[in-house]
Amino acid sequence: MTPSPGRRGDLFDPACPTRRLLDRIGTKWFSMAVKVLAEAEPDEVGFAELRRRIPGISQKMLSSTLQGMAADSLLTRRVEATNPPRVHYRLTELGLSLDAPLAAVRAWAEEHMAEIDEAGLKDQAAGSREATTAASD
Amino acid sequence: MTPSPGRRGDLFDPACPTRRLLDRIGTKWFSMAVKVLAEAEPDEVGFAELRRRIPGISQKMLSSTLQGMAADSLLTRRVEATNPPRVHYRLTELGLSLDAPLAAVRAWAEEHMAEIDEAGLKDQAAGSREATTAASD
DNA sequence: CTGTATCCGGTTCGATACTG
DNA sequence: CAGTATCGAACCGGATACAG
Repeated sequence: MTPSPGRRGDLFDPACPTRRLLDRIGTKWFSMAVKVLAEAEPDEVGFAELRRRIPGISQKMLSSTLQGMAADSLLTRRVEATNPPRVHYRLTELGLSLDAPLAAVRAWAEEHMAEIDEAGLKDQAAGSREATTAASD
Repeated sequence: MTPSPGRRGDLFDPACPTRRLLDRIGTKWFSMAVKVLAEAEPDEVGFAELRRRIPGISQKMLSSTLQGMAADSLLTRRVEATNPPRVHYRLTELGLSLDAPLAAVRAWAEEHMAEIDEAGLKDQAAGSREATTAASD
């Protein structure tokens, strides 16, 4: 259980929900899933369509991502018990509200995309200076 | 060559800078580093102090994180060629501007911390069959 | 003091195969 | 169609040892 209920969001505490949320966001397909689901609002989206809208994702990862989101009450699942069975996903209010700050990050990335890209290239050509000869990625 | 000069930020394209940025944000210590560095502005911060302010981080990860940020021009490095050598880090304008949207995510996490936490607990007690038996975390 | 290199473990992720 | 299970690969992250 959480060590201190009155504690404010301590990003540095691994046990803090804020930290867990950040970790969750960091998973590979999370932000893409949120974006697709948010754009689909207020409609529900099926598993297959979700997969179609997230190029490259596998069943496993889509399932995992969806489960993770549901575990944090970011997502609801509606099962249509027909044949063939169809399952519809939809963001909760909580999940939808998360899309706002996430969209801000996306917007930032789009806005400064060129600068980031340039930086990555310049990294190669840099002669010396104090330029970071980073080679981690 | 980058295939997307005029392309809009395509989050789904692994080669797109926006996607790379999201991946970088997702790394374990990134957001914490940005926060600490942003709070230190406009002062510079030394390696040791940075380490002190990010509990639990190892030299390697701090170095990696810093390198990654520098590779994207989010950070500048000033080496003081003395003995002992001291290195000062400081966010670039680009890096500092990233703190804003990141802070929005942090704020969201803090605001909804309780709901997330509750959801995580409820996951345990839930007797429902289709309840998310998430075991990813 | 400020890093880098190496080893190693844990987790994430992906392809495939299988069940309802 | 909608998912789960299993396996193996790749990567992230940590401890230690070492270099400038």
